[in-house]
Amino acid sequence: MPYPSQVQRADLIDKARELIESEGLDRLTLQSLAAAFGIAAPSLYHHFKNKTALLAAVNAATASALVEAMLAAASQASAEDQADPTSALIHMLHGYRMFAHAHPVTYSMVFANTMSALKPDPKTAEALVLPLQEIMARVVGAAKSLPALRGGWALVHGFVMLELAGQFQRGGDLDNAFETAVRTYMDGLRQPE
Amino acid sequence: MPYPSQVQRADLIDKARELIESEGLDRLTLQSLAAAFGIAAPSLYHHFKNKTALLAAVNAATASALVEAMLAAASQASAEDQADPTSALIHMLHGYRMFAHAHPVTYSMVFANTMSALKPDPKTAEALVLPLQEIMARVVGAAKSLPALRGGWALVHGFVMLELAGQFQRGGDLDNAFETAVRTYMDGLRQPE
DNA sequence: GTCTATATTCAGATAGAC
DNA sequence: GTCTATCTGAATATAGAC
Repeated sequence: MPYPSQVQRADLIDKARELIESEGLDRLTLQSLAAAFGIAAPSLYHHFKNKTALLAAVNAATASALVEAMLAAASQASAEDQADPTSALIHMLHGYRMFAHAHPVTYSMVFANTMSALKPDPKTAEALVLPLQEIMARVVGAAKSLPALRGGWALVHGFVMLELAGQFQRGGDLDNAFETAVRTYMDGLRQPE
Repeated sequence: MPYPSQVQRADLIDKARELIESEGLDRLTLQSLAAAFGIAAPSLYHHFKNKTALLAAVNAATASALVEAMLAAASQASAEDQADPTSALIHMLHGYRMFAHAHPVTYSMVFANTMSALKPDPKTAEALVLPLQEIMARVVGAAKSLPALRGGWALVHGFVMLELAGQFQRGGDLDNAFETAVRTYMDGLRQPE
């Protein structure tokens, strides 16, 4: 055993996510990531084909973590709230927003359309929406659940992105604004056409 | 007149926007921009302090163009639609979405939180939201217009970003989904609390 | 305002030894 | 799986002539 390090691929991905959040995406270099483990940059090529593959893995991990955060938020709701689909959905959406707040840079990366080829594969993307759609189906029925989901997802994603981009300049209670916006949309869903 | 070119700053910004859309942000170099005008890269430093200043100018121009597109869409609505605040707002939001479709990369740049220091200054950002808020005030009243606007803006921005990122994988009529989502939110706004 | 020439810096990636 | 050494390539930016 000439070299002690023996870094694990999963550890590299986790550390990369940390560094991207704390230092910024542009400051994550193979050198900086390797240095965090006390190894040399070229060693990383035994774990990832190239830097793009590393970043794609980071995005996939972020997407998975987001799903977990949503499910955890839903499961932590009270029994009554879990029984009521609207309340259950709102809990999940709050979990979604909290995750984005906790991981703003990597969250944005997943949905950035400036960098292609970094997109999570279709299966991962599907897994991301699945929990939301299941609950949405309980709210508006399976038939309308796809468009209803898209609107709700758009609302939450857009709110979070505008927040993170600092576009809500006039202050005010953003937690409350989020709550209001989501409930407004849900109210609209309950309307007969 | 030893050198014929004499490039205008505004032309550089416009061309930069074109190149970013067609080639991608990462492929816009000072070299490539200068080449498009048949001049040498260092000449650009007489027009912009550095590359960051150039990109900031690009973002400001994009934001202005977005406002113009919204206002144009609103003014092209029928007289009846202009008189009805809800219809007028929907026309404006359609104009917003069409602009994002036409300029996906530069639109995303304006709201990207990965690159700080490129953000349009507060005044530009304010001008962006102003037309929307004026109409929103006519829909829900001035008192509620700020949170109502934020939710509506979030919905539209989020929808467009998810579209552009290819996250609406299951196809379906996205134009219709957008229309439905916006109207659902507006229906929710009309609900008494 | 444009040019040429050059400095600087640095990142991703490969080769081959251990 | 890790190392050292090196290649390759590129991009921002500066200096000074015209």
